Amino acid sequence: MSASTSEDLPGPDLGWSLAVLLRRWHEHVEQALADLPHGSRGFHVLTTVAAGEPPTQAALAERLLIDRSVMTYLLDDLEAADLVRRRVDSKDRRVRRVCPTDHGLSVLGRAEELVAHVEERMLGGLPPTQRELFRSSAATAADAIRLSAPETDPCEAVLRVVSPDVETSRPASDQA
Amino acid sequence: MSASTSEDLPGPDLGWSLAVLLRRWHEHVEQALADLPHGSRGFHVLTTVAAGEPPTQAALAERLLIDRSVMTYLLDDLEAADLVRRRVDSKDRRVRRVCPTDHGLSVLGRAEELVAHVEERMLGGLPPTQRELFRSSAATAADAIRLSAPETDPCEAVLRVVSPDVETSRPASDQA
DNA sequence: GGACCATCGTTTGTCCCACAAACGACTCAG
DNA sequence: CTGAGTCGTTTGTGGGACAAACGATGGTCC
Repeated sequence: MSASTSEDLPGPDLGWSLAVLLRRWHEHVEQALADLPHGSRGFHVLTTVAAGEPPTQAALAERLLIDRSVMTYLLDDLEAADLVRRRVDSKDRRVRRVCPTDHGLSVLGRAEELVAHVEERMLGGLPPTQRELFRSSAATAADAIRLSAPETDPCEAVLRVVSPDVETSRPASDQA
Repeated sequence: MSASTSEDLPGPDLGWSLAVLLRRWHEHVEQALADLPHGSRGFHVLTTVAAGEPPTQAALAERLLIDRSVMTYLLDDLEAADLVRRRVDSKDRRVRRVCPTDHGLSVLGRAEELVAHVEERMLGGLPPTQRELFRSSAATAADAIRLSAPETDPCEAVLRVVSPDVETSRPASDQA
């Protein structure tokens, strides 16, 4: 239990490392894709839209972990830039299917190159062998999480920060 | 593919993978550390403060990539919870050095366990061998980036999204 | 010693963005 | 036709980050 069952857990720095990496990724990509309506966001949307069947906005939002209301103005801008188009589904007129325009596809192509370069640069600290492995590992882990944990109850344990009344010359008066 | 420069660049999914991973990390950690004043933020601060010499707020902020003004109320709350203390540096009275309290250290200890567990769970999709490698790779890459790129000019290339006036039956009237 | 400029931490103000809720359009079951 | 449910949009609100201004302190130059 608490005493950590013999497992010599590695330092919990993963989150921090990921945060740093992702932050840099953002900075660079956001800059490279400054012309794209919503930067990295728009890029992800475009990528998803371009792959496979034209998804509905709801599906898109769910897959990209974005709120539907956000997706609305996101697509508004992408559409204004002629990168995607909303088409009413003939089967279900409530639904809008989002498909890329030719322009969108060509832009996406260039964007992908740029992003790939940025990413490759980001992994500069790693020997080339590890880079690909890292990439694939990240993808694998992310996929596993996406599937396994739409709402995997993480209620494993919760930290208790005992109380503010410590030896700080605070007898036990406590709250009002 | 569009391919371009001979290099068979891997798909630019790294950013997305990292985003997914980091998001889950946040969700779970934020929940596990709900009692901690600023959740994962507070955790990182605590971790940094507990390691090595008591840093100044400025140093802390820089290391954690946080704005100084943010650091202020962040520490306010951590201090209110008796997890850290601000001590005026005797050499330079402008400076406040942040050091952990005993309570802070014990809380940090438990928090580290919880976080480590969350992280280990997050990597559930990876074979155990890859997990550690992934961790260390992430750490290495992140470190490299932190050092190399405080402001590494990323002005490598920028995407040009040509123009909104396309074949969309928009002759050239354009705005207003 | 005094004037000047830089730094540290705090405060204030502002802006942006995600999320919640209400709404109209539409579908489907009865 | 009525009622419940879904999809996409709009609107309102709140949180959080960043910018700038401020007091406090320190260092420098004369």
